Amino acid sequence: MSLTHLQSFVAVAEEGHVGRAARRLHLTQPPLSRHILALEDELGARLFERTRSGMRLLPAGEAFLLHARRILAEVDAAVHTVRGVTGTRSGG
Amino acid sequence: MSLTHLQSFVAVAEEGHVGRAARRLHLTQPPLSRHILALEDELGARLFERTRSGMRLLPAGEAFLLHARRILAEVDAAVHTVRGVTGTRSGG
DNA sequence: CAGAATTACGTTTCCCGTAATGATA
DNA sequence: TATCATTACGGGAAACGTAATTCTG
Repeated sequence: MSLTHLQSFVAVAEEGHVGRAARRLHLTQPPLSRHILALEDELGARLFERTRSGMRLLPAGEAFLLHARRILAEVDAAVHTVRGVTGTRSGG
Repeated sequence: MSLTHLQSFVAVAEEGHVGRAARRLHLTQPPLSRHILALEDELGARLFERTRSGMRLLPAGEAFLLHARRILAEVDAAVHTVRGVTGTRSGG
């Protein structure tokens, strides 16, 4: 499991489409597809249903999505907290 | 930033010692030291004070530690949630 | 054919561990 | 000298992208 995989998962969940999510992440389809497969393999559960038109979240995927978003938000918060403590600015 | 880096950070923070943390993580000192340096570089802030006897958390590091633990706990919760939804068990 | 995801394959990049180095008392 | 952390360096694994494949209608 990696943060990159989580970002990929969220993007695919929101786009419902590997190709579209890949463009959004500035990636090609194959690695993105592999991220999802690796995640499913690691979790031991299918997260998406593969339909003719794309990817649709399964119940396990919907549950996981909530956590994934929370983790990524926490990461963001962690960065901002450190910047706040040290007074570091983006541009300075 | 990676979950591995966060695990490394927490271990060093708790042990106050790169060598000891490395043993705990079944790793050697150099990669672990690099994890911390990469984290500090990415955050743009020093997280530890290097003392003669080891590593001591700075204020920014203490603030970051709270987030790091939370992120790792969330990851764990995410895994358990998926297992709960799908009924997957650890041993089978 | 058309459109979607996945697998195959080659290259590059990343990361670990051993060894060497720097710093402190 | 002794004990830390860090840097240098070489080899193996991981991950990307292009191209080929599979699946459905």
